[in-house]
Amino acid sequence: MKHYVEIGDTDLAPLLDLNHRTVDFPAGKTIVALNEPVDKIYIVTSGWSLRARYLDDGRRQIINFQLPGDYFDLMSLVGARSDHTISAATDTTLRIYNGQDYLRAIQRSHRLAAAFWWVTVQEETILRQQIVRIGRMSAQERIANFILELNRRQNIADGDRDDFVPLPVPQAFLADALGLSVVHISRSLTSLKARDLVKTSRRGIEIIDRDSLVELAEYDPALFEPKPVPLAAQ
Amino acid sequence: MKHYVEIGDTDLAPLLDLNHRTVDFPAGKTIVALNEPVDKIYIVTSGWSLRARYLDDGRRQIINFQLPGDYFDLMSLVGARSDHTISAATDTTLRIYNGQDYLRAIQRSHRLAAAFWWVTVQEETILRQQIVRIGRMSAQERIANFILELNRRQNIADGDRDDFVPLPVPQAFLADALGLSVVHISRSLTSLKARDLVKTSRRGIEIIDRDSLVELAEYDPALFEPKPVPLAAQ
DNA sequence: CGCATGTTTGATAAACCTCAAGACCGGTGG
DNA sequence: CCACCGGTCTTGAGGTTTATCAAACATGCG
Repeated sequence: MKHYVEIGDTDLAPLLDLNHRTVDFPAGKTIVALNEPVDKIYIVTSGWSLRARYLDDGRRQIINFQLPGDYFDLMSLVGARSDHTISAATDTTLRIYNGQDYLRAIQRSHRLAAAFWWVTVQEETILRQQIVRIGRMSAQERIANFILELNRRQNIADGDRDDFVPLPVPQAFLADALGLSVVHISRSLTSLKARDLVKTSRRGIEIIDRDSLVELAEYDPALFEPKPVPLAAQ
Repeated sequence: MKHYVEIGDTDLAPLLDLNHRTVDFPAGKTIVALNEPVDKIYIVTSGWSLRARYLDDGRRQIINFQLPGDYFDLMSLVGARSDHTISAATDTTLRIYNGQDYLRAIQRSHRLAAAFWWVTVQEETILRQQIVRIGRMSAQERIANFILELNRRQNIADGDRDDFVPLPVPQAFLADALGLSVVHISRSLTSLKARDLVKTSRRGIEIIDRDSLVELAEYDPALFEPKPVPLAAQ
């Protein structure tokens, strides 16, 4: 668990010094409920959390996952109420900061403010990518794209260059993230295995043929790669 | 065209005084190309623009539309490159501001900064709603939801309470926004008409039975309604 | 009027969903 | 160590939704 090292390395480090508390959430527990005012910010220490909306008949759309090292609800401190639910996908540990402290810290440091903007830009990029995935890609393409995206984000958090993508949630979660049924997720994964692009196990997915996967998913990692923040108008 | 009045009424008014230029884009013209550095911000004066990504085989996913009165690329001033294309959906007029001026203005005024955060929060909400729509809703639900959303945004811009939703783009644009084929858009609209929920014409869609439409789309306008910005930590 | 663009309709195919049963796997208690 | 149990994954059959292709039909415009 070297996430702290990672966090500490960024321009966001000053955040870590602020008052905070560390809270454990068991899998399934709600972290931020629908319509709840958002006045805290969160950093995932371990586990996965997820942001989702539920339709009346029980359909669930997972909007995105928060992985270890991820910050979230940074932008929601302007008096908004949550329009979705955040809950623990696995057993999860979060550091929770007070929104006011955070705002003051941002106002003290333009460098911190810029870093925070950067995180928000990244998050919007992830949302847009999710829209392209579920709007215009086939099941296999969606899965390939999503796996590569997870892999990219996990590599950032871990610092490794690993081809194994841990997946600590059941395939039903993949289904609700990608707008597919569990059954079809399973079948599509089977196809990807048959094409020797990936191997699967209970614990995750192993990328076997990254090039083909990238081609199938039209996944351009450059679009997501963090770039140095130029700190304009500092 | 009372958009200016609207803009002038908000906390974002100081922006209007900054140096800018006004540029016309004919329908179809690219405004911000893929991979282009983003160092300007834009306000739509008239017409629609759109943000989209194209897949290699020509598939297009429209991520969202920018309507008159909308601001965009506010967040992209931290040295990011565009991961998508912005182009004019109809003939469009934009006010274009220099990013540096804008950043300085924000740093001078916490009130302006808060207003800008608010706009960004709204934009993220729209993206999340788009994900729910195309991920877990049927064609008819998607269309109903999208119409109501358009109507809400147009009412904000116009100040009216109108049940007519102008649609200055062909149905193919709806299709690419909602992840459906043109043919299926047409058929689904026919169904909605048969159920007496809407009427359609070349120029747009008229909401006939708003209650049923809201129920079908599970559309809760409260989730989007702009609320006063409390300006925490001012 | 005639053409280009957009919309609708019909027929057929593909992608994906639902239901249901069976197989697998990791843990638990005997 | 084994048997069992619950949750998860896979497979099969059949149905629904949506896509594709092609043609007919509208609409606006020069």
